[in-house]
Amino acid sequence: MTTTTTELPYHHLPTENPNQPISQKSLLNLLTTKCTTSLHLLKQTHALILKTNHFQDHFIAGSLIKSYSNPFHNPSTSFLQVFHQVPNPNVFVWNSVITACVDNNDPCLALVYYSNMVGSNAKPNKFTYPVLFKACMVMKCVDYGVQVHCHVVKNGFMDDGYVRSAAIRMYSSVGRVVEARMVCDYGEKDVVCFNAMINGYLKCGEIESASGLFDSMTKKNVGTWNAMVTGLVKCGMVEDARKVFDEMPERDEISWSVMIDGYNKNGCFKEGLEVFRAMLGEKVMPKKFVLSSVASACANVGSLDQGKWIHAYAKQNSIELDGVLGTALVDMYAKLGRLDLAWDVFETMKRKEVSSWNAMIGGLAMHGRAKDAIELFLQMEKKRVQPDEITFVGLLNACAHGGLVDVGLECFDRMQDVYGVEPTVHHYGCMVDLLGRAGRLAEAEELVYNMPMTPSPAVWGALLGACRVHENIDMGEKIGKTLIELDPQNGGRYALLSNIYAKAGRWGDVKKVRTLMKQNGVKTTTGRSTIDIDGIVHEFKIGDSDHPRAREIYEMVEEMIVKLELEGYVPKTSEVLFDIEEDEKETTLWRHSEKLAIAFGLISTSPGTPIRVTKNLRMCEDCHLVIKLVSCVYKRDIVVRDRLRFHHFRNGKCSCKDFW
DNA sequence: TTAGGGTTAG
Repeated sequence: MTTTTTELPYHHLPTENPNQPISQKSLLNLLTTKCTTSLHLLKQTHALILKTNHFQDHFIAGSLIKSYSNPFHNPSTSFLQVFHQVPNPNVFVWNSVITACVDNNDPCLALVYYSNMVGSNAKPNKFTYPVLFKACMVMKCVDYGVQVHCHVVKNGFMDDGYVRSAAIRMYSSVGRVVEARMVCDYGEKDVVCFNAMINGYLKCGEIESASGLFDSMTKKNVGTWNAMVTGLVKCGMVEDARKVFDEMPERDEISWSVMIDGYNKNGCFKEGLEVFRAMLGEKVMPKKFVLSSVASACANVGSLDQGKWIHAYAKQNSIELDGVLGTALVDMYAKLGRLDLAWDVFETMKRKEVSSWNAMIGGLAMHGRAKDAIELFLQMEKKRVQPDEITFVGLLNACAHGGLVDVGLECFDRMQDVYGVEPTVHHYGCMVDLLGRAGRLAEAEELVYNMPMTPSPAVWGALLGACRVHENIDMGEKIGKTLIELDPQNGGRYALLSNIYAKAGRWGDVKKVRTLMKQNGVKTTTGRSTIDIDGIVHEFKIGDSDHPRAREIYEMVEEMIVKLELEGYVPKTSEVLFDIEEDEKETTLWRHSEKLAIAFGLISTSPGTPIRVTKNLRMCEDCHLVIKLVSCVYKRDIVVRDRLRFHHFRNGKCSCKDFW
């Protein structure tokens, strides 16, 4: 069998005629094309440059520095070595090396080279300064930034829009919006400077100033609108962002992407999908980033059909399932309960990144398949893929759900000893969960008190959850109180403590928790359940009556009550927080969002198809019980994914063993 | 001369 070399030897390089001397143009062409993906070819070209005396050409030398600084080649110091070979570097060569330093995350070195440049014969030009401002921004050092600004003024480059926009970004990145605005208002109006300014204001939370500037602009471009939409989304003002978005005279790929992603980040997945539909309606072709955002929205509302559509669309349009889109699809299918499809995507991905492995391991963990998650991790080790902290969060979660305490403990040690991954507060949370679920409460508590950082509310929450399951009232009470003090605005914390009291029959204390909650003015996060019927996402909140088919849904609920009571169903009211009458509690329970969603599923789907519901919070014990019975009485497969994990109900049984 | 800016990205 013969092997073919992918890299061509010299005589195949595109010299027009091998007897003619190679031109500057073809060398530059080589550097900017083939050499970007092959260090070998870059070295060959370097040799060719030296051999043909082209190294004296400053433009060639500078371009060579740029090529060596390409992160693809893991440059470290190679571009510096090239730079130091250049006799009497001119401004272009200096600019090249300064840019290369910044591109390789060494902004400090960029400033060192700038000061050397100033000390040499070469005079900085307008191309020198944008990258220097960037260096100061990365270093978060406004003092250096001010010095650079002085040099700009002294050398007369304040008229340049590129220089000024970089200065605006530098100043506003450290909150100095007044200085930024002064730079922005200097000289000729430049739309990019204004856009950078709008972005700066919004990053500093100065919404009024941003909209003031926005309104004052007469020649806005798409970037201006995008800056406004992006900024508002980042300030958590999705509704306002949407208003601006709707007014846009034209939208580009970024506009759509920002809006869809903005909805995602604020938990409004249904709205995100609606915007995506509008995008398709306007015949805009989505690319991989939008597709991956939409995949995530599908995962979060439980839209398997739309998720499959995204996958098929990518296939049809030959969009590669790379580290971004492929991983998003793996994660999506796993969250939609289709580990088989997640695995198909994972296997077909040519370039798997750590995040891809993480998504697959996390997916297995979520489904309680701890052993498979560990097996996959071993494969990852074999393939010499360096795991990161997220990998271990997935593994530890898998161990916690699967009750593999010893494996989990070993994993925690190996993470540090073998992989040098320092445990974060998340890892400690997993460990507390792992020990707590297994009933090793004392060890879990000890870990919380001995961890090297301040325990986050989530860590306390894991411990408290364990206290509740293992009915350790004393520890639970202590932890519950600590947790409420630490995180007084989180309604879930009160609910947990209240549940602990309720389980112990301490109704007086339940009442006290409720009063405290009122005093602290806590807003509870409402549970929302979604179900996708024929591509339309239906969302339910507790006691929802907005749905067009609300009457039928409640009739179905009534029917369910009758049928389930015949099966001997008794409501589990212990998790109802409020100090209300017992029969009222039962009514409340029946109005829970997942029950409404399932009632709707029963009336709107055919008997053979599984009913898939997704809930943003943890399912309560009563819902778990009811759905189990419904699956039996109505002979339906029901899949509910809540915030923690999968519950697959069939014939009155649930695949999820560790429900709490 | 040649190069460089703002808005997105699991």
